[in-house]
Amino acid sequence: MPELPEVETIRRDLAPLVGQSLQRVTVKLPKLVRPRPGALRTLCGHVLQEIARRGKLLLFDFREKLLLVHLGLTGALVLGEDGVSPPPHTQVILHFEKAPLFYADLRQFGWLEVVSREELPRHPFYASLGPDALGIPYEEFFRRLKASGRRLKALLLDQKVLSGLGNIYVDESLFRAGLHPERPARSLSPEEIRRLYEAVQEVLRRALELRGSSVRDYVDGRGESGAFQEEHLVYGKRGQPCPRCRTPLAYKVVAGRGTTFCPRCQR
DNA sequence: ATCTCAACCTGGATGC
DNA sequence: TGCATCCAGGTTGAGA
Repeated sequence: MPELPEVETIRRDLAPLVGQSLQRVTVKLPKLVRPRPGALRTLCGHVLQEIARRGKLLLFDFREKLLLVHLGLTGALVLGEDGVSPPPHTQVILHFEKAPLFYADLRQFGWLEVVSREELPRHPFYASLGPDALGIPYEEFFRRLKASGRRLKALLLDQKVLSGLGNIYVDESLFRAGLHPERPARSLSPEEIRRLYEAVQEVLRRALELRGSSVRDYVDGRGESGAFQEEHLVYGKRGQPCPRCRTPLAYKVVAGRGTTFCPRCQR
């Protein structure tokens, strides 16, 4: 899916919707909508106040109610324009005053949920999210890594520990930090934690600058591809020579996810 | 406490 | 050309 840089890019692209009221909704795939298929309709007539993000979760603030959108693996939110047809696999359409917002999702792992402002702090997914990976203070990052015996790959992917990283940015960060994905977090020296922190921040910052990674399906809020995939050093490059030492990049399933790394540079 | 695996889906790439 | 198999940006829950 869209990881933090992709979701943030989309959030910014959708800014023109702020201040507009939702007029009607079209739901083609009811199972994506929570807590029940009709919930979206209760937002009609309400004005969008702002769009926020936590980790990979988008929050559309309609004042007394919020719409939470998680894009899963292949979800996309694309702002409609005159004469432009909905993207393939469009499942939900939110008709705002001046433009429709299309929610498309090939694999259908994403979801849209209506929550009252009062319920939000108790929402199971929202409440479990750790601090946002972009901009987390170093001390906080240090504390969370030191507190765990889990392997780096599993820990960084865990949204309860740190929110926003996914398979791409974890592999890219670990490579840049020179750390092996199976290293127990607790075994890192303070210098290594510092290196990892800087790598994560730098990867996210640069990916956001390039409007995300388009490996397969990802498109931004305008329906266009990002460009950070051109700067990927290891993700999707198994067997190719390590950009630093030329050793063939290794591939292994770690924490249930395909993981590419340099067996020589990453220790 | 931590790990592995299956499940939820569709479609592109690869191999015979 | 056709068909089988594997793999893919995420998350959750069961069982070891």
